[in-house]
Amino acid sequence: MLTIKKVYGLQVPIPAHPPRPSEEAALPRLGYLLKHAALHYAELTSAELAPLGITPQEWAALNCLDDQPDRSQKEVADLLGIDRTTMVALIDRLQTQAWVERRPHPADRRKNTVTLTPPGRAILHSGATIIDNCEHQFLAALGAPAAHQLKQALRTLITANQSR
Amino acid sequence: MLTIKKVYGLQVPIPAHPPRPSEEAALPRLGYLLKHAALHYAELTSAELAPLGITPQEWAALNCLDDQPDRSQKEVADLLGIDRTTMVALIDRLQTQAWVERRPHPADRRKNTVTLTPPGRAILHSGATIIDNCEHQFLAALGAPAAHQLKQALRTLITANQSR
DNA sequence: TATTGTTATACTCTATAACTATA
DNA sequence: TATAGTTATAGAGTATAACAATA
Repeated sequence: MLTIKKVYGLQVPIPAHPPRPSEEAALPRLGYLLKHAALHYAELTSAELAPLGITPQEWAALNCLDDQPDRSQKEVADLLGIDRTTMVALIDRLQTQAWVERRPHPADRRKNTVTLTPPGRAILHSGATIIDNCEHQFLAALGAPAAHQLKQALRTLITANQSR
Repeated sequence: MLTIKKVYGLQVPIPAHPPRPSEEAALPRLGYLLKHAALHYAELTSAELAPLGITPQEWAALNCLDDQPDRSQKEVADLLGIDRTTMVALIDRLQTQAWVERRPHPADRRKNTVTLTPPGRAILHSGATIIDNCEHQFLAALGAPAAHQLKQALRTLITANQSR
């Protein structure tokens, strides 16, 4: 049984004998497919990043800080889709590892800027290699064109269903 | 901000200006795509089923019981990917609504069989219509062939990454 | 010995409410 | 008045441990 927790309810029973990819009929429902693909992939990345002592979410936070430095906590929270109250503890953990620093925002003293440290940047880059590997490994069962189409289709769906 | 909780950490920052589907470069990472597609879809189904007083997970449990009646609690738990201890409360809720009945298993007195009642079957079928609608609506931004390819690709990935 | 259902308990991830400082 | 960071708290969804009944 999968050990990743707290992902939303299944939409469909798991067939006792999962249909082979070549079969046309009886595709499981979309909710089952999306949830389980996300679940398996989260497990993979979580396990692969574990030796670095970082979770996928923490790595994602570092990644936000890399592509545009000195974001506020609130900005990072919005990018990750979590509340600013939840962000506090996340940044606390990153700061404990000395991967980021909090500094008062020069122009707005309500804000903290969050900045990558050199060790933070190192972890980010090690993590990026691992994440890239995970993606390649996970998508290996599809050909490269199908993998690309999958990603494009997912992006289309996310954009089209944004408001929900 | 999405209200569905407890789905695993993001893999990637959300671009401030999400790329248009026509752009080739800078597709978000797989983890972000899978998580957010699953998240948006779970929100949709959850909202659409709410008037029936049933969650996607509860509906999925009823659905398991429909395609093969008189399963044990443990069997349903395994199909849903949750622990048998978690199943107890789920079945409790379904039983409170009089959608299922627990009966001692005739051949193995350690087990309960869980059986759909007529009202349970009615809710299951109303829910199925809603779920089918959700799927159609959610996939509307893709053409029918692309939607089918997406589902097939997801099934392939789940099968290929089963062990994780 | 192993399995099923059950209860008690605890963990993880997240949000809401309320506070302080600042805008 | 509104916003950023913070703290305390609560809730949802889940699992682990331990027990009784049964295999």
